[in-house]
Amino acid sequence: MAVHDAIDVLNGKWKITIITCLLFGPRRYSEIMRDVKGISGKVLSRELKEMEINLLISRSVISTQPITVSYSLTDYGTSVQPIITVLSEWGQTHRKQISKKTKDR
Amino acid sequence: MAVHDAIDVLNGKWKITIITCLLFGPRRYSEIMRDVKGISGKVLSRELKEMEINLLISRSVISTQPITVSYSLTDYGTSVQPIITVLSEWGQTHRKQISKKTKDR
DNA sequence: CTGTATCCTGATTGATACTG
DNA sequence: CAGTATCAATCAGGATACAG
Repeated sequence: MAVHDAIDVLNGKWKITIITCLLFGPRRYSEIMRDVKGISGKVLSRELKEMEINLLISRSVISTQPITVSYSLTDYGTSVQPIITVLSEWGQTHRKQISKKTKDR
Repeated sequence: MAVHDAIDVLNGKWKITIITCLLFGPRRYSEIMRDVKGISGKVLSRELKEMEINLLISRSVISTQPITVSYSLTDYGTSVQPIITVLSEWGQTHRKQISKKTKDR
């Protein structure tokens, strides 16, 4: 089922957050590290690699001293934005729905 | 972030599949078990319970002998359909995108 | 600065047997 | 039929130290 392709690609606790971060423009490794609070270096590095393989982002090395690396969304990666919007809107509805009934989670 | 509310609620390897199954109409426990291939009884039972708490589905017991239980989507649960559609469409694009480049996954 | 390697822990899943 | 209990296996994620 194609749904699961999408889920796999966006899978991982942080991918959506990383994409959201990159929607504002290119970011360096350390910048993402700062913006995405709570992520560990290992996980960030792994998720970025996966996202690059899945063509969501592109990675460019700038050979300064020391080197810096810039990550940016591809057009394709940018096309995730509608999904985030839909999820976000639905999530807000969900809160109202739940609080109507009782308080949990 | 509201996105993660949505993700939490739809979280679990099977929820989307279960919802998709229920979009065709109410199903009994054993029917879902048959339709959703690969799921274990324990996991199905737990996910159904979570989904009930989150108001995605409703559970009704029919006191036949032996008893049967029917699960159906609430209106709210049905409102997940657009999300599934969007994810599905994006997932298809993804396949094309990936196969353009190389063959993996 | 941008990662990789290693080790560790808790959560998730599954198989199986059992209950009402 | 519709679950629950128990146990074993797997895995994602994190802390830390280290490398280019």
